[in-house]
Amino acid sequence: MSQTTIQDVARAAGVSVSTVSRSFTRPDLVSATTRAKVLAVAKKLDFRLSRSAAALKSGRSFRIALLLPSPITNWFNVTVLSGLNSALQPAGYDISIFTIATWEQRRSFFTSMPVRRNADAVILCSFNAVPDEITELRGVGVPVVGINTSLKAGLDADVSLDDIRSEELAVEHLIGLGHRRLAYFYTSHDTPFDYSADDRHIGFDNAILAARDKGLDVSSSTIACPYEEDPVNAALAKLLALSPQPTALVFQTDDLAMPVMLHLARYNKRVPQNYSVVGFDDSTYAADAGLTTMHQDPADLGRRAARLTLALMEEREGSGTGPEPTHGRGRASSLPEHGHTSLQGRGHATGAQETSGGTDGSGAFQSLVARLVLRESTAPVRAD
Amino acid sequence: MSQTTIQDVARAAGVSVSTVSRSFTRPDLVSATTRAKVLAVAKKLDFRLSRSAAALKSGRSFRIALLLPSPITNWFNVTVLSGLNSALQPAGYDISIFTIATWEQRRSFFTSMPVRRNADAVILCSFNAVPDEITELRGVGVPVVGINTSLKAGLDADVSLDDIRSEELAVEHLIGLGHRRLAYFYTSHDTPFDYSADDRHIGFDNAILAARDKGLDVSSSTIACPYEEDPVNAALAKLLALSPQPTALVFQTDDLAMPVMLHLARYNKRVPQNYSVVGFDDSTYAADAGLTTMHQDPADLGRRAARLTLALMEEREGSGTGPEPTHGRGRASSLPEHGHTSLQGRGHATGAQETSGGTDGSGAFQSLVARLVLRESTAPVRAD
DNA sequence: AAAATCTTTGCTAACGTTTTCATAGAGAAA
DNA sequence: TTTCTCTATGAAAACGTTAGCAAAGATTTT
Repeated sequence: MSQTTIQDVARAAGVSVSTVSRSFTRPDLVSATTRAKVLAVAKKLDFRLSRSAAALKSGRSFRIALLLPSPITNWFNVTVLSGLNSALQPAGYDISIFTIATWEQRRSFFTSMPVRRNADAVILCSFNAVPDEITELRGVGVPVVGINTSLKAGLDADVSLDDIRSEELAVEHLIGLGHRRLAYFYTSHDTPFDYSADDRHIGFDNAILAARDKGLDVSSSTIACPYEEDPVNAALAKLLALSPQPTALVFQTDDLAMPVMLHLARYNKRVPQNYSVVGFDDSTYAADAGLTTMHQDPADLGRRAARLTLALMEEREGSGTGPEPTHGRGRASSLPEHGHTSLQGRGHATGAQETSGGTDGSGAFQSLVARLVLRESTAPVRAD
Repeated sequence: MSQTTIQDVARAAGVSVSTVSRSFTRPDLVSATTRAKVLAVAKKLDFRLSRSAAALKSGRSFRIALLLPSPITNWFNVTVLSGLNSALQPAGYDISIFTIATWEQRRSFFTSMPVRRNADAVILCSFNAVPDEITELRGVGVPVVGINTSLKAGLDADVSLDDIRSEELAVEHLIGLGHRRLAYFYTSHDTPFDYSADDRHIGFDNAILAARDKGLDVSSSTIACPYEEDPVNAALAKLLALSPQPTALVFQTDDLAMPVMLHLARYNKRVPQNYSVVGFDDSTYAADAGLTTMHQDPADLGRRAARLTLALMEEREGSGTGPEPTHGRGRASSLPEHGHTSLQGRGHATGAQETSGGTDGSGAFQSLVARLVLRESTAPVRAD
């Protein structure tokens, strides 16, 4: 009934519990022969460290809280989660997912603060936290890391897409194709929790203004599509009501662009003959739908954020212990359950070039730019 | 630096630590006045129970392992996860996600068995475990619950979609529309980890045979689309090579059906004029794409599985303690962190009717049937 | 009024690790 | 050889809860 404990292993291997413990968590402190013996015995007894006990004694919880402003089922959210989990799970950490999509949930979360004492780090994903909330989160005494946050003040690290610059690139592409009447579609929310809408909008406007500065006669419309009440039909209705009609449509997300494109056929509008369309994200079906879009790699964001988080936790762990003011990497002391950890992996920026960053490549504040992917949904404006 | 402990609260409230502990986890054992006092003090001190300590002493880990045969980013997987988390997180449980997509990962998982001693339950989602592996999992001594499993022997509970019956309904619809030449498309994998392909295929064949038994002259083809090497193009190529051409296409998943539909236009094939198309899942863009499909609700599967899991854990907890052979629900003793638990909620089977089940509605083995959703991609066969 | 039962509380011993401190050898420096 | 520095190990004290047992009142039954 009761599971094998470290005691059993110690007894069977003829060593002390300390040695068994060290064989797993601090291999460098145990002689190779002893360790081999311990590991062999442990394997035979089918022993595994109890995360709970380790957590209690070491003061860590081996849980990392992930705060989301929107359902986990969103393409972006789940892809980030996937990246996070691929790096965090092998390092022995679980992810506690908190979806905070309503004011009620938000109030409940920040008053009850279930994270306090039960998470070793907090990761904000696209979460538009206000300064007070960040202060509150800092109060739990663990690293706070952001992914795609607008407000970075108070965070210990952050990796974000440069939405402004990325959306500028999208618009520049369309203007380069000769388009002069553009429309920007974005999903508006009752709750201002979700981040990214604002910056992409800014990027859109920036690019329009820049074109005008160059003397081009560019006009633009901005179309809000309320998330809570059929954004797709709102987009279609508002689009068709525009006069004169735009020739190029810029969407805040593929998730909005694709259904609109799919419905356009019913109104006898074709892409790219009637409209050139640019999305954002390069999400699941974008390639199949032939949608020109800005490619980003949320799994990479997740992996990067995970690495930063692991490094921060180590650092904090190391500094708290001894009176050593060394600023280098602390000693690794995570549970090497299965899989490898390798925090300082080569920063492979798949599909998005790094634009800025901290001092070095593994800076605590990283910014990436999306990459334009050309497909069939954009074409030069028709001569008429 | 150090957080408030149960001791501090006990001291400040003038009661024993036991009473504080009970105020949180066994409220029924504490007088209302005492509990109110304790809770007030706890709130003032900003105290929260340490999951780690509770876990160690109580022998639970407050973690539930989720085994997936495919990336969490899959529509089905993430929607199940969403349902699971919505029920499990408020009950104080975190979900440890294990993605097991290769033989290597599978071997690694089942040999190192990181779940042992570190999870209070194991949930298999679409995971095609073999009997030996189920035995292995049972060996960790916690409930093993399945979602969409083919092999239910050895599981403590399971909630699955009746893929056979559901796919039969899809085919019956097409035959009812007059179609007589049908093709079934499915995604084939190098690894046989993922479940559902087989049963849907059986359902397809069943319906074809049933139609023939009724004297209808129905013919069918079966088309494998290798996941690892561009399944969409494989589907298109093999479809166009068929002669005579089928009039109705049945896809194992929307994820396969939709890209194929999107590409069909390039070959001057229209839906439903040239082909009637039926998908399966009713996933994200199906409605926008006008795809007739079998609607299922994986979030509901997740919630159901979560409820069953919670009930099983309670039961096991209850029976282990005293020598009481009572088989009824044990007493609830989860951490009431934030949110409500209400395990025996009304079984709202959104979008899928329950067909069978255990003895009662909350039976440990539940089977649901998907619901046909009619959209523009199917039409009566053309008279020719 | 005594006895029996129920309710509420406190005391205390774990739960299974990690980590500090101490110690015994093994080499290295003297 | 003696002393010093490392390295490898063990002993033992926590970490912050939970839960079994006991006891003191409160309430009910006899």
